[in-house]
Amino acid sequence: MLAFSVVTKRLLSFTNLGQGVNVSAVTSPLVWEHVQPPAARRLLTGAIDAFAERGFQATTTRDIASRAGMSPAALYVHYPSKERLLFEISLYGHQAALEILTKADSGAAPADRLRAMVSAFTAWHAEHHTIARVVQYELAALSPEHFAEVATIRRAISAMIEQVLADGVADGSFAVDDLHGTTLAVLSLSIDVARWYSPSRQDPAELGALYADLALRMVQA
Amino acid sequence: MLAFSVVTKRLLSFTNLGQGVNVSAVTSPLVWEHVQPPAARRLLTGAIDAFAERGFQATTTRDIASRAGMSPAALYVHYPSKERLLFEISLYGHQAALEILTKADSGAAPADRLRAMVSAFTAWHAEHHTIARVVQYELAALSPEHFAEVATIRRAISAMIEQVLADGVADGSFAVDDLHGTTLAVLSLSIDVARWYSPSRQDPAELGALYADLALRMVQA
DNA sequence: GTCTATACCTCGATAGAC
DNA sequence: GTCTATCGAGGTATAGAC
Repeated sequence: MLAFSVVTKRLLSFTNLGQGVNVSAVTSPLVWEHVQPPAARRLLTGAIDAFAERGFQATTTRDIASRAGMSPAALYVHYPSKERLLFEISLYGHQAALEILTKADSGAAPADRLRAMVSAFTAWHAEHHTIARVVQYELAALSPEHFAEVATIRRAISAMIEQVLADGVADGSFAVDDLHGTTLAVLSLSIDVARWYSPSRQDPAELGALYADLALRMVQA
Repeated sequence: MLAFSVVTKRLLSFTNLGQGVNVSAVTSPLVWEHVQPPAARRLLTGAIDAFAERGFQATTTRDIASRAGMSPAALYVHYPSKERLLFEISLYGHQAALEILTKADSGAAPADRLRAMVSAFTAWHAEHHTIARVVQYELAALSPEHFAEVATIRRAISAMIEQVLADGVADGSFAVDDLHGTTLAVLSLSIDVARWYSPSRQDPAELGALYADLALRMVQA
């Protein structure tokens, strides 16, 4: 499992979203040790912060290189293009999100499974909201081939939520009219966290507990 | 009240998000009749479609002008900058969303009010998902001054949801532990619709009814 | 593997004719 | 109010020295 540890200082909320000043986002390089050499890792973590702050299109290769303490040209020794950098971030992020969900899906009763899954998925989007922002909001910038690769993982993620809801309906613990629509709603709750979350706002674990509770109330019989 | 009627053909979902091919988004000009002259209106609706499809940063003034059937230079007769175009769209969109919510907030019991508000707010994000995407996801591209102006409206929107939840807690019809957190969750449900909605997927009114039901289950005592 | 220098392109916005 | 033509800036990516 990839353990991401992203620390940012932002002041985002529903009302001041995306206009945080003095943004000093620093993605911890320690947890990306599998990305070698260190220069490639510095570029990757710098790109995560830049993409999360400004979006892919507004981020320049000069900005990414500068965050990594390099000249613009040095980037191309490690990555063939800016899009490739986005793809690697997006792929790692999707894999990590799926693995978080899979690990949480271990209980016996559907209610326990759903609680654990929503809690973990929500907390991940809060704790790693910089990566999550790239994962959820920069898909359109991927090449069609790279998009197809992450789309497979996205289908697996939504299938996991739909399955636990279906199991709950089958054993009578859940009452869900529109299975597909409710699946999307449960996913929305967690995913939208990436849009507004700021570390100063709430503890990821607490938020996960709250959202798991809300999701259960949404579906319980 | 501004009545937006946006018709787009897209194939977006949680899994194929942002990679729709053959996107032929056409924002109906009829409902923008207050934007004069017609050339300015064509530019505005073209910009809505372009910003919703590609994002503000990836959209060129040449693209906007071309959608309006003009040369790049003609844009600057009607708008002083690309950012100003975004601001006008964002401002209209926020005003429309707030007005939708205000109109819906007319019932007596908090449960009736919440149902109507979530239903209308959700249906608006589906029906007008192109504008909603610009409203919800392009805030960071606004100038600080223009952002401050729309932020006022955003605060009013979240305050309306928080108020109906507080009223429900006060009269015992709702049971809400974390008022602010639950307000954000209810808002998230509707707002995230703008990210994944496609007209082929579901009727806006049906989606609104489903989400109103889910929101009520989240908060009812 | 990093640098400086730069090629080549496209961008937002402007000038000036009609 | 629209056009053609273009400016100046800044973008991605490359060349070649070290």
